[in-house]
Amino acid sequence: MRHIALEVLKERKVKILSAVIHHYIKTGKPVGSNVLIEECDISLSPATVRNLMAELEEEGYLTHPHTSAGRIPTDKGYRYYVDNLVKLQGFAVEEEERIRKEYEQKHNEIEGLLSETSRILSGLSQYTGFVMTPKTQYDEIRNIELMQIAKEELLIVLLTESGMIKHKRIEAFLTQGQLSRLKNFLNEKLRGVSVAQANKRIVSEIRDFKQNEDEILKTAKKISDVFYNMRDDIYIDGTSNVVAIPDFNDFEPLKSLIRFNEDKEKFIEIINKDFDDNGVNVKIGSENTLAELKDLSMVTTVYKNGERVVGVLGIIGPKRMEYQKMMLLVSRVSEILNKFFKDKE
Amino acid sequence: MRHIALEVLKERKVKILSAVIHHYIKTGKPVGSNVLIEECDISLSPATVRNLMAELEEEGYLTHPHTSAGRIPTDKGYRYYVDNLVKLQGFAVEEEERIRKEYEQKHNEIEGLLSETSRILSGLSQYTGFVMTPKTQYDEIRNIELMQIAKEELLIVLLTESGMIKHKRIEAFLTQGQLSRLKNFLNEKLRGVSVAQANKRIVSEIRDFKQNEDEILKTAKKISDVFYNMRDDIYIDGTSNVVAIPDFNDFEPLKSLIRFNEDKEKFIEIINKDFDDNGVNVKIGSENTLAELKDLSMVTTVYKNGERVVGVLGIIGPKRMEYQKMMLLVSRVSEILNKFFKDKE
DNA sequence: TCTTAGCACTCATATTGCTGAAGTGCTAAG
DNA sequence: CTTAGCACTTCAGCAATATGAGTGCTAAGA
Repeated sequence: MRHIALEVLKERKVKILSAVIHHYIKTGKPVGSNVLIEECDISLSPATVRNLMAELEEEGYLTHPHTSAGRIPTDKGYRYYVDNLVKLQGFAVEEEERIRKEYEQKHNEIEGLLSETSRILSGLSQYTGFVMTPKTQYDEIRNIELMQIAKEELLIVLLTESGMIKHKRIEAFLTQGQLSRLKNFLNEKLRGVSVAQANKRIVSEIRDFKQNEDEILKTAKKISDVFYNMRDDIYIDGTSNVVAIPDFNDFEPLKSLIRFNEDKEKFIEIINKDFDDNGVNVKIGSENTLAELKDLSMVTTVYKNGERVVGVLGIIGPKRMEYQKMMLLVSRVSEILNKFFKDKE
Repeated sequence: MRHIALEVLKERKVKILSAVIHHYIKTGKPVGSNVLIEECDISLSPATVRNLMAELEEEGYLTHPHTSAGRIPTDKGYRYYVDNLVKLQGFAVEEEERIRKEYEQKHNEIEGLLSETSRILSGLSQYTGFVMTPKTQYDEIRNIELMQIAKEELLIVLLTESGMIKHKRIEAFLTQGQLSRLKNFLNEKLRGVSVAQANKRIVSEIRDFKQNEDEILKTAKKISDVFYNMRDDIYIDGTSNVVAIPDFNDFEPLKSLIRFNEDKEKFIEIINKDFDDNGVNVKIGSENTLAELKDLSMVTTVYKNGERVVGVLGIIGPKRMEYQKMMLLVSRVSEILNKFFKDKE
């Protein structure tokens, strides 16, 4: 629904709307009729512009903070702008180069790659950047290792298709022989299976073990629980950038952003629920599910391991952001990340 | 040096200083001579109090923001207060109980325990809480596991004495046989050895392998590098609390705190350099090595695994904090953590 | 019918001057 | 050494006032 143009606006009006948004993004101050015709070569009189702006306000694209102030865009105004006026083309070559340069180090650890990506997103946007790890539950199991690290403590190490390593301790004790039997069983039956399915698979295949191998059965059950409870992680960077944004005269949006940094679970949940898997996605102000983000905008996209969508990345900044630039940035960074995954094969 | 009383102050003067600090901590407003005699049962006239305060100001313990404002403590004033007037005794039983209650969950993962500890510190202090992981370089090796996870990728998993698990990938390829030989070698020679020494130990013991086992030698060298480069980690919580502190009318101290949250490496370095290993340590304002912390105070202490000091924990808050309470909190939390480590044995 | 000049109106912002309260420092007397 | 008294300083809050940016409306012109 949102991607259908809300209404057909007359060309002139669109030009005004666009000019207002541009100007407001640049200056941060409400923009009046005079400034507009002076700086945005519109060949109309201030009075006409005022009439048009009044109409745009009537229709919900603009608003003004008080009687004698200029106009500022509403969420709906930004939405129209993003949907109809932003063209995802033309990144200056030097920008392209700049992103690529940031990825200088060699990353053989995926964790480092993702953390650097969030750093790059934040650095180049000057807002908050984030990268979700590949979705654990849809990720496929590549290798499982078991280590008896103490008398009643077994360490499970899991390597997934996308290269993530997860480890978790459980209470269990197996003899050397049992350990290697269970390990072989798990690797044989679960290789290539998604973490989400591993749970069921263990249960269905478990009859391979005889009744008297009670300890193994119990351990296998615990391991399947571990898989079931495995959660995603997220890398967030540049929260401090947002402190510098002059728009926020009160602390609230900032505070909620910092809290996000701390309550990552919630953030992950939101991102996972809200994301849209084709192209670059923009949530403006109140469009965000989470009330705390109502004064911020979020630009996201997905990244892929081969053909499969595995994770989400993006930036969070003020509503008054350069959407075009940010959408391009997010899109390019995701492409580069895709390439890293591809090259890994 | 700092712990020697700076000067011998007359009892009366000390009482004034103490009263001013208490009152200022409570109200956050500069405190004048009248309020002081009214609310802190001092049997002197305002004029005398003024004379004494003027002397205290002369000596550097107090200051005042402008002519007709009351006095506020300087860093030196707080320092005297912390060194000479704070008694680390008597925590209300319910406080004690409250801390213990927070540690409800069972923690078989040390990571969870430490992360919860930082959450508790922040929650009970309403400031920023942090916990450093056990110092990796002094930690002893308990178990090493090697996994060949791809053709040229070897995963090293390390379990240390204090229960931390670290993993790292390196480029290497060994046959099944070589793998288990190297693994046995490492576990045999390095168990109980500190990570810092492991480096040398590998080099000195490596002649066990023959010349023709070039691949093993090369891998062992790489593993020793991994040990050498292993760094500590830190858990930080409650940065958003500091946003709410009304003292900060400008953003700077806040911003630096958030940046800390992101530039953990720097934070770790500072903490490691500054910490003092006996008892509760307090750094007030400009006493902090790091300029960014000059408007904040930090209360830290160490925690132990058995007899050995392994890590640092603490809180960061405004200079105007209830030092007594905070020092007690930090001290008690560390004791509880010590107990967890002990019980683990 | 659309555009625009003109004008009255509104409201935020900045400046000023005033007053009262809080608190100090100093002086001189107890 | 203590304290009462007093002159002085400074801030916080308030009201009065001016300024100016920007609007909406009306009526005349294209």
